Amino acid sequence: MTQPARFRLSIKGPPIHLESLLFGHGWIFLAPHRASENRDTLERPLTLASGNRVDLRVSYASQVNVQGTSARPLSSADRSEVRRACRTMLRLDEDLSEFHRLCAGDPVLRKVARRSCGRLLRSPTVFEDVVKTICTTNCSWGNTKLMVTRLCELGDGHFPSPEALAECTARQLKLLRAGYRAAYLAEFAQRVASGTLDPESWRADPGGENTLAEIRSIKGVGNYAAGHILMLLGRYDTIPLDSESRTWIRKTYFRGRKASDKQLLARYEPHGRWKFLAYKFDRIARRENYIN
DNA sequence: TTCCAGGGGTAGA
DNA sequence: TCTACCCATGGA
Repeated sequence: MTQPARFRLSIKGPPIHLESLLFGHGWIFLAPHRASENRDTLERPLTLASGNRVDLRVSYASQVNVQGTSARPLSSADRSEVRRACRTMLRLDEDLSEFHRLCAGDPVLRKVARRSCGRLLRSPTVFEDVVKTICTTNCSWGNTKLMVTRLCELGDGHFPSPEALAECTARQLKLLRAGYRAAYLAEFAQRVASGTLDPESWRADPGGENTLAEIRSIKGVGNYAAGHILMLLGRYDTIPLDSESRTWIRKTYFRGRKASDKQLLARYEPHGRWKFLAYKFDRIARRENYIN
């Protein structure tokens, strides 16, 4: 048994607020993501294109610091891929300056801008984010966590590749206990593995008609899931309403009374293409004392 | 047992 | 575009 190699690297980027980035969204609670006990480090395993398997620990102190172990010493291509994955997960390449200017005039959101909040954790690949999104539909959050944990068990602790998921037998899919979603996950994985669908290509044009059409072509992805995937791609002009967000907006702005989706969404209409971030951080800022 | 959970597909109007 | 009905699973 060889000792794992250790590595360390830092990543330049805009100022971020790591705690709200990690805990503002439920993704940190879905395997193989996890947080350190004191909530200041993102941890997850990652299989690189070279086949090298790494365990990452990502923290922040004026810059993003990555410490990790790898099965083999990192090649320069491996290092580049680790950097790219971290930039993607933390959304370091998104320009939020317009959102922050918008926040400055809002009594609740003001501190969100002051503390450089606005980024939300996502997965290193669009494939992983789509699979996880399908696992959130029509079930409790607890069930979602179970399904995703079982998916990672298929990948020996790592999130399975499209190829690995596409090759799953019916018996293995049954073990996911994903119900009717299992067939949707298998079909999506097969389309990606065969090259007929390239989710990574959506990053280049998250607002494009072709992107939206391809997202909507995935079985198991309806209105809510499509909006959620667009949000993960960095497009915030729609708020994907689910039972959870409906309940919160109704409670906060309608005194718990019944309201149509149109009425709920109207609350954030003035925020233009930043509607989702405005909703999300309105909610986070009201609830969490780590933004002050 | 029934109902609901961070909904979606399909058929029919 | 809207509605009714069905869909697997886990927890309350």
